[in-house]
Amino acid sequence: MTRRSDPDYRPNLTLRDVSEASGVSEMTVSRVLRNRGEVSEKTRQKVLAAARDLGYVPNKIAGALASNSVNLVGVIIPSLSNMVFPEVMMGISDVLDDTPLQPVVGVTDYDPEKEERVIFEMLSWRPTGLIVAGLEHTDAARKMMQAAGIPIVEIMDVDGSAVDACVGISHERAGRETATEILKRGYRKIGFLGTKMPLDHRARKRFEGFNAVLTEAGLALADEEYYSGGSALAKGREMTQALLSRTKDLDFLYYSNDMIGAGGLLYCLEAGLNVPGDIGMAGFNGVELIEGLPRRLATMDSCRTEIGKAAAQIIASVLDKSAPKPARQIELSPVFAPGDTVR
Amino acid sequence: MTRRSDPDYRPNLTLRDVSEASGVSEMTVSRVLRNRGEVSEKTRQKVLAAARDLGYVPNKIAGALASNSVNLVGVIIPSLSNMVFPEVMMGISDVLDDTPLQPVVGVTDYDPEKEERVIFEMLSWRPTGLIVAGLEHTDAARKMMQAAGIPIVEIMDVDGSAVDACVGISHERAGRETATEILKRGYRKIGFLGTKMPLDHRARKRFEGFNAVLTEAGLALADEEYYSGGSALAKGREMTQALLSRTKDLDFLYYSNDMIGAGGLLYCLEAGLNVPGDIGMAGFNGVELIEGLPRRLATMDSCRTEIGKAAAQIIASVLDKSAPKPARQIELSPVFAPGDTVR
DNA sequence: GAAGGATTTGTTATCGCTAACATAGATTGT
DNA sequence: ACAATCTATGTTAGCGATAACAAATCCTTC
Repeated sequence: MTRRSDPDYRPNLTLRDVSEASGVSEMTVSRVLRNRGEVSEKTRQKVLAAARDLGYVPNKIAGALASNSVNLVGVIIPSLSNMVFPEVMMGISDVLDDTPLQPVVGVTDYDPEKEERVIFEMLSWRPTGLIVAGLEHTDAARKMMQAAGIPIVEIMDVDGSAVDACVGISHERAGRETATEILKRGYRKIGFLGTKMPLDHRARKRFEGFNAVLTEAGLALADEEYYSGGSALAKGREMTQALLSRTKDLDFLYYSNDMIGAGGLLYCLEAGLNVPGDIGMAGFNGVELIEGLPRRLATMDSCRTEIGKAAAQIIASVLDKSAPKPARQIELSPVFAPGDTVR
Repeated sequence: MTRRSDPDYRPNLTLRDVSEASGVSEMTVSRVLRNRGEVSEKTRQKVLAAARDLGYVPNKIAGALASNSVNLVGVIIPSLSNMVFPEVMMGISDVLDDTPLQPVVGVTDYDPEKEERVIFEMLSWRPTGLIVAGLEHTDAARKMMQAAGIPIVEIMDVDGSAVDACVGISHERAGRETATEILKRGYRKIGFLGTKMPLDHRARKRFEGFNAVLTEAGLALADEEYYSGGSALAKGREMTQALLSRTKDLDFLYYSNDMIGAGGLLYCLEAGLNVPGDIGMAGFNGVELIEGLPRRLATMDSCRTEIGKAAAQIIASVLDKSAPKPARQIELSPVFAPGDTVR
C-alpha cells in the first residue's frame, strides 16, 4: 500500500492477476508457466489461456530472488571493435542457445579499472557463471571472482594462472611457433608491425614469444612499427610502406593481427614486391577475410569460436549435474597456416 | 529456515552481514552503498570499510525487486557475424557508459519466432528500455512491446511504423539514391549481388528502392547473383566472376554490402578490368575496411554508430526527468560516397 | 465402499533489498 | 529555556516470485 501510493507507480501484471483470471492459486500458475510439477491438463490450458489473454510476462527479477538462481552468464571482453570478440560471442551464444542461459556482455576497453567495475556489476546480478577475457586482473577483481562461488572461465589465454577454469591458447607459444616457421623458411631480416596497446597482454605475449625465438637464433627484429585507431586495413598499408622505406632489405613482416597484415599484403602486391620470394608476411587470428585476399596471408588461428563454445560448456555444465564435468583447463593448439605468403 | 535447510544452499553475503560488521542498521548500509540520503561521514567510512573487508557485493536482483527499477537495456539484433551490429553496439555502449545503464544483448538470427522469444525473455527482466533492430516483428512481439510500459526503440530502419520510438535510415531511399547516382553517371547494364536472406528486410528494401528507380528509367537489372555463408570477401569474388562470365557487357555491379563489394573489387582489379571506366561498382554500409582497399569502393554509410548512440540516448533520457526529451522518430540521411569505383 | 497411495492444488514463509514513515539527537531562533 | 527545524538513523512492510510443506481430490483395489 505504501509502494503503490507513489503516483508514478505503474504496476505490471503479476502472477496474482493471472491467478485471479484463471481461478487457481498463484502457485499453480507458477507451476504451469514454468512447466514444473504436476498440473492437470485442464488447469494448464485454463491458466495458459488466461496468461495469453492478459499478455502476462513473468517477472524474472522476483523469480530469481525467490529461487536463488539466475539464468544469466556474464561475458566480459575488452572490445567490440574488431571481429575477434564478436566471434567468441558467437561461440558462446551457440552453446547457450541450447540451455536456459543467456549471455550478458560487458566491455572493458582494455582498462583494468573498468574491468573491475564491470566484474563487480556483473557479480551483483548473481549470474550462473562468468566468462572473462584474459588472465590479468586487478587484485580486487580476482578476489571478487574467487569469492563469487560460481564458475569463472578466463578465456583466450592460458599463459598464467586462472582463478578457476580457463580456455584458450598460449600466445607466447603462438609467437614462438610463428617465429620458428619463419626462420625455418630462411627469412632473417624481420620487421614487426603491431598495435600500441600496452594492456593487450595477448599481443604482448605473442611478441615476446616471437622475439625469444629470434634471440635464441642470434637474431633481433630489424625494425618495428606501431599504430592505434583508424581502419586497420589502411593502417597496415601505411605502416608497411613506412617500414619498408625506412629499413631496406627486410625479408619478412610479422603483423600482430590479420587485418593489418591484409593491408600490408595489398600494399606489397601493388608495389610489385615478390611475395613470398623476396619478402614473406604473416599475421595472426585466422580471420575469414583472408580467404578473399589475392593471396592467402600466412596466419595462425586463434580458435575464437571453439574457445567461446568450450567456455560456455563449462558454465552450462553446472546446470546438468549428471553430465560429465568438462576439463577446467583447456589449452587449444593453433597451427601455423602458411597460406601463400611464406616460401 | 526452510530455504537455508537445503544442503546446497550457499549463502552469499548480505546487507545484514555488513550491517552487523559495522554496527549500524541495514538501511544505513544500503544508503551508504548507494550514496543515497544523508549519512554522517564517520558512519559512511565505517560502513565502507566493513563492506570492503568482507568483500560484499550487493544483490541487484533483490535491489531491483524492491525498488522496481532495473538498470538494464535490452538490445536485440539479428546477428553478430558481421561488423554492422557490433558497431551499433559500440554506439550504444558509448552512450550508456555515462549512465548507470547496462546493455544486455540478444541475438535473433533473423528468425521472427526467435525474436519473439528473445523479446519475451528480455521483458521478463523488466529492463529500463529495449532497443530492437528492424520494424518487422510478429504480432505477439509487437503487442508485448506495446504493453511493456518502457521505451522501445526500433533501430536501423524507418520504412514502416514503429511501436514507440525509432532511429534509422530509409533503406528504400538508400537503394533509390544509389540507383539514381549510378544512372546519372551513365551506367545502364546493371548486375546485382546480394545475400540469400528473405528475412533481411533492410536488404530487401534497398533492393526494392534500387529496382524502382531502374524501372522508372525504363531499365531492369541485367543479372543477379546470391550467396549465403562463408567469407563474404571470397564470396564477393566468386559471385563477381560468375556474374561477369555469365552476362557480358555489364557496366555496373551493385552489391548489397561492402564486404562482398570489396571482394568483387579485388577480383575486377586482378582481372585487369577498367574500374570505373568500363565497369562501376558500389556497396553499402560504409565500413572502415574500405579505406584500405586499392580503390575506395563507392558506398553509402548506414550510420551505425550514430544510430546506436541516438537509440541509447532515447532510453537514457527517461532517467533524467529534467533533460530535454529527444525526438522519438529520428531519420538519419546517409549520403552516397562515390569513392573511386564510379565515374 | 473404505483404505491407501498417487495426483493435483493450496498455504506459508522466505529470498535480500529499498520506499516510506518514524524516531532520536543535534541545532537553531527567540 | 523550549518549541521548531534539521540530520542521522532505525522500523516496518512490501516488491513478485518460488521452495517446502500441507491439504484436498482422485483413483485403485479388494
